Amino acid sequence: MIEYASQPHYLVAVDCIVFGFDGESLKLLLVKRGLEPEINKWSLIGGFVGPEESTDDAANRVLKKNTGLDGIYLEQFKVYGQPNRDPIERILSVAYFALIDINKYSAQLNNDFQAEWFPVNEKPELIFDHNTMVSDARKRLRYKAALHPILFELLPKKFTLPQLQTLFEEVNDTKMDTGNFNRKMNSTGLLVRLDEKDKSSSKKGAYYFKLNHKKYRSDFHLVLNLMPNLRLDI
Amino acid sequence: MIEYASQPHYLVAVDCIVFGFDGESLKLLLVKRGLEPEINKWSLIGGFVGPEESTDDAANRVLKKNTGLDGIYLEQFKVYGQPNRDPIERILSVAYFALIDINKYSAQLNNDFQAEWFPVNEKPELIFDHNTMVSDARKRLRYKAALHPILFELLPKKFTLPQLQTLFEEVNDTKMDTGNFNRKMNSTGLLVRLDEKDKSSSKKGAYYFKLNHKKYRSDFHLVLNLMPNLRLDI
DNA sequence: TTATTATTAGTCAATATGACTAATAATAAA
DNA sequence: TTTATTATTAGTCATATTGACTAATAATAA
Repeated sequence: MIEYASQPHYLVAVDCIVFGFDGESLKLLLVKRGLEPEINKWSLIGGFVGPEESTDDAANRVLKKNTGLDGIYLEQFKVYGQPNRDPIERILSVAYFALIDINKYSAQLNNDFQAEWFPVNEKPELIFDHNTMVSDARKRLRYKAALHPILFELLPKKFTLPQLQTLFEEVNDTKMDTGNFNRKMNSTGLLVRLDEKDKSSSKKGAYYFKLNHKKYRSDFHLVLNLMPNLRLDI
Repeated sequence: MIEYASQPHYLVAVDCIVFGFDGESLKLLLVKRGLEPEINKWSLIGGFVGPEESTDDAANRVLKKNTGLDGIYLEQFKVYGQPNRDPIERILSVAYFALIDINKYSAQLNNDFQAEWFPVNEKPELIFDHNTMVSDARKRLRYKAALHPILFELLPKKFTLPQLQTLFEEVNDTKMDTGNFNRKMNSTGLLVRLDEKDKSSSKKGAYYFKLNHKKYRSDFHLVLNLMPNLRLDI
């Protein structure tokens, strides 16, 4: 008869792949690791799961500590359970990806935790299997964004269509036709055009839009097939 | 300074939601639990993760033991990490969904492990949070099947279009137009029609098809938007 | 021979798509 | 003041896809 007591116990951690978008490129929030082994090397934001908290709780706690933000969009996407992924002792890591409006992020915390934003395509080497985690998280983000309008979580309240298109292109690593993109976005009914224009990047200026929150909540699944030539590996 | 030694350690298990299809309804393979607490109650196929194996290894081992099958389609989809989900001691469970050709399943093992197939809509109450796991797995299967042709894993080598349609309808809990379904399926290039017919369920008989395996592997992502009115909650 | 019926194929109006061109609005240059 | 410039926005159009529907088919049973 199998009994609990005789079974092995393991350390369990959470690791968060934090995405941000500054209007130009998709970014990743990384920290200098604060414990041995591999201390002071670049790593994902993470920590051990405490005895009284769920893994979701742990991810939120760790994010709050490192970004100062509550209510971040967070989604568990994979457990990394190779026996030898940590050189010291077996640790299972539950990986989450997080989407945050980069403008809300308070840079003061930067110093405290030595956190830093990197363009996803120019990230440094990370410890352990964190590079794989980032790669998997990017695929998952693409996958999810193909079916759900989650990318708005990365944008400020007011955003322009060109900004939105750039974000889609960054996430999907592709280029799309502007006219067709605008037509499709407008047809979703998710956007509300404001009277104000953003003239920082053109003479004509681009209208600001905001999310139609009612539609966003009720039709969370409506953005299917927004991407042409969808390529999903997960 | 945080050190590994001072951190709490937990039991880690895997649980498998095993789907099958008998031509009529989507089914679930359940077992009578063999250890306390809740011994002899219906439960998902599962087990503890051993010290030398990954969670994927553990899931495959547990499936092999309970079904006799190797090489089952298996996909990790969520970790259940609530501190109190097991009444005796904290156990984190890594949940997998599995798709098997129900005809390959050897019923002999049925007795050894008291395993039994249930239509998903008529399953008994399960222990702990296993009911939630099944519900989540069904959503995830629907989600995945919307983008990838994985449902073929549930069918025998030779199958008919009406069978395939019934499977799609079962998984998505909907009805679809037969003509349009056939047109769309044929247009994927994934199917090869055989000369043989299945006459068991009609006078005219329905042509058998087989998978175009080359196409299946190379275009694993091409079945996007096969479902009308897609509703995905994950 | 005829009626039956699941299966398969075909029709068609409406909509969506991808590639493309034209118009617009404001600025900067002449 | 006029003109050139350019990102943004809107419009065109041939083609493909969709959903709802009807018709033809093949074998059996009456």
